[in-house]
Amino acid sequence: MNSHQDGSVAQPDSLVNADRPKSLRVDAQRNRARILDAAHAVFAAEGLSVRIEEIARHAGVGIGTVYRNFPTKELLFEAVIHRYQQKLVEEAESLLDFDDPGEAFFQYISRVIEEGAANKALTAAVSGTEIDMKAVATGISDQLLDVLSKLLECAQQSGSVRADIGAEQVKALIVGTLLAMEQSAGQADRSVVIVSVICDGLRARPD
Amino acid sequence: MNSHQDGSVAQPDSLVNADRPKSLRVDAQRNRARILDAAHAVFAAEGLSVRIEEIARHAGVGIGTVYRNFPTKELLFEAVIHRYQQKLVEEAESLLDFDDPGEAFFQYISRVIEEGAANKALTAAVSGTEIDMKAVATGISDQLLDVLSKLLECAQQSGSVRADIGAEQVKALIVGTLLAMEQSAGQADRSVVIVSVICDGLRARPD
Amino acid sequence: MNSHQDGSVAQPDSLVNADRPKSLRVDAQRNRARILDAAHAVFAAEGLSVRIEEIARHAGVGIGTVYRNFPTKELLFEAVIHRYQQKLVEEAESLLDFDDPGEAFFQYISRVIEEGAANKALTAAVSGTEIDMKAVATGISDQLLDVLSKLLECAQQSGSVRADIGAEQVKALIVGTLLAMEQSAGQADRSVVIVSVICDGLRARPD
Amino acid sequence: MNSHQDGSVAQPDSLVNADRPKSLRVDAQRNRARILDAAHAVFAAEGLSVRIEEIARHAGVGIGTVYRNFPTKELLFEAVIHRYQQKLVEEAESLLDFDDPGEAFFQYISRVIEEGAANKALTAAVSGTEIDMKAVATGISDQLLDVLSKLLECAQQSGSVRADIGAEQVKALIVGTLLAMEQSAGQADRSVVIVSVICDGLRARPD
DNA sequence: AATGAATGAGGTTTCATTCAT
DNA sequence: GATGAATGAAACCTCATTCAT
Repeated sequence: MNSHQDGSVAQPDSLVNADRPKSLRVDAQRNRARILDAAHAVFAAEGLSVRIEEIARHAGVGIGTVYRNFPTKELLFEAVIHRYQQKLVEEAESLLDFDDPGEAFFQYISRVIEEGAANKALTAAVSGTEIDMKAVATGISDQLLDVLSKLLECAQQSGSVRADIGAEQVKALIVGTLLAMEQSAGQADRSVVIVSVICDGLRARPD
Repeated sequence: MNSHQDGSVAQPDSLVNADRPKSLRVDAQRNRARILDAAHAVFAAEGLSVRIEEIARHAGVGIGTVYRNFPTKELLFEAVIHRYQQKLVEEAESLLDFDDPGEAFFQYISRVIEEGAANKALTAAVSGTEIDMKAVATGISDQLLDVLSKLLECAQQSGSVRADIGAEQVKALIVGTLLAMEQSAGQADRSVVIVSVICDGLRARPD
Repeated sequence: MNSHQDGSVAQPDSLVNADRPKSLRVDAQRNRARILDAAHAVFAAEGLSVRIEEIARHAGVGIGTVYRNFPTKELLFEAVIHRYQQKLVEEAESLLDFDDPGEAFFQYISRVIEEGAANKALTAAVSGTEIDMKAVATGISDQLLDVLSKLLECAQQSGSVRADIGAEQVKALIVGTLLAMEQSAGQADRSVVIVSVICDGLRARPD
Repeated sequence: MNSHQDGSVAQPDSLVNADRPKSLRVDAQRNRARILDAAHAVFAAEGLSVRIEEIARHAGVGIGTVYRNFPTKELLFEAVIHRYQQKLVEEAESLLDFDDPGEAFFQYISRVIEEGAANKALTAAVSGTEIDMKAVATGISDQLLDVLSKLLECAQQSGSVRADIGAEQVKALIVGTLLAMEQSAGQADRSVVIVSVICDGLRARPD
């Protein structure tokens, strides 16, 4: 449905507008997006323990503005995760129509990991690392689990992926790899080997 | 309930003393050991964010005593982790004498993962997660890398492990799995499959 | 639900205007009245600690409009209370013409208590409770004292009220009752007995 | 049972002590008492909205110490009320053995009010004025209500107090009067008349 | 040497008030 | 004139660390 979520999506204003009636809200949306971006960056760089004030400063707004948009640090974190996961889910959906289900599955894993390796930032959020906010992260990643399940099932039925593994474990492998990469900065280029290991390990054995 | 928890061992020192000549120092040593045990258990169970007071209570001593022995929370964590390092190294060394270097390598990976799966402290240390204490974490991380390198090289020379991977990447796989497991608590039993995937993926291909 | 709540009355102004010559000013006045009504209702129900935003919402206007009309929370409160003062004075004056000065006095006490029983704003104003806005409260408090004095003197001269009491003490009795009632919400109906006790106690003794 | 409550009660230490084993706790108790005293004074003077820091400063301790003793502002308030009510309850109990139940009842009212008039400070607390913390105050005053009920029932059975009133209303009258007196500083001397009014109003009518 | 009470900087969150649109 | 987003001072509370006993 191409719904308007959190991030800054195309404003249909410019299409229909003769006059400029609701210009205020544009600023607010820009601020909201800025805050999300800042939170994304700062959480990634410093961990979940950063002060909200730090995020506000990075976003160029006052503390109060952060709280107007996200009444709780936890909710801000949730929103950041949500935005990130959206990407992952969308990519998975685009692969569901693929001819070869095995190829779709392996491509998905590769893409997500390689993208995450470059992105680095939010993997911590996706995984729910760092105590306290685990509940949030857990709840949210259900969506990711759903699409993963579909891809996995198809791939397993087509005989390209070992049958003794579930979506939970595949997610663990992905998330784990993303997390691991976040630690070792600057080695993103070697992610190819890791992806290869994981994919090989997931492949169904001929015998 | 005053039992020795995780990995620590009883000091036989106290058995031999009939009279009380330097009992003070013995007491102090006992306290130090108790604090380490408690820290071990509590860090493992709750993560690095526990209050020092909690550890003191578990150890059955006052906060002050904890601070006399470990002037900083970070130093206490360091001491706890130090014991892991030794375990890791010892396990690796005992495996180096193994007949089958491939088997040794795979066993090591399995052990480290299974051990760390239920241990937040170890995961934090190995992965370097949870800011602040990075220095400490780096130490153990490097140790793991060292022993891993040795085991890996042997296994690769024996032809059981694919040649296109380095110790860094193997470590990333281990760390990733540990981090991933931390979030899905209670499902540690399924870690077997994940370990299996990783090991299969690491195995050298016949062709 | 856009009904006129507590004590405010509809402005018949707006009925006469067919054309829209100075409609702006009329709108502004309507807004001011609505804000006062809302403040009245909300202050009475929730006490002085409500957020300005809450009042604005009840009034159906933006926060900014509240502030344009009443530059300070305190001034808004003052304006709300001002209406009470007038009511108090008017009621007292209408009772001064009464035949029986004793009856007038007792009726006044009853009315003030019953009216204030369900009205936190009035109680706060009369009693001077809830710091900060003391200046305001002093104003209404003094007004009450004035009218009370007149009614009391007449009643004492007519021999229906004991001579050994002053307006200050009568006010204390009223305020006390109001404050006491504020805590036992929902039992306002029993205020009748309390009023009865106070009136009986104030009555002049036959001997 | 002369139990050890909150305030500073006689330390039995000085009776039995040969050596001085538990001297530390004495300091802590002194601090706790100091904090309660400070809270008492500051709450009374400035209302419930004072910062905890202010109370800490008055008590001559750090904020943390206040929070160690009373983990919440609400709990501190509760403790202050509790200490105050204890006095009221004890006095009521001492009057229960009186010969003349009517006299006992009226004396109680007089005493409590006159004492409160001099004390001034905590009446606000007893009554639960000032929004937020009402729940606390309400729950606590049950004890007071109990003893009051007993005194009242006896007095009503002996025919000295009007039958149409309940303990709740009597409490309201007492509390109300105390609250009212708190407002008008320096007029405590006139409390006699008010007490007289209330007692007269409560007396059973001859007809 | 051991204890745990005290400390206070630092973090989250609220809300009266301002100001750009 | 109206709007409501933005602001930031100030309040509450936590917890690593110190220090008197």
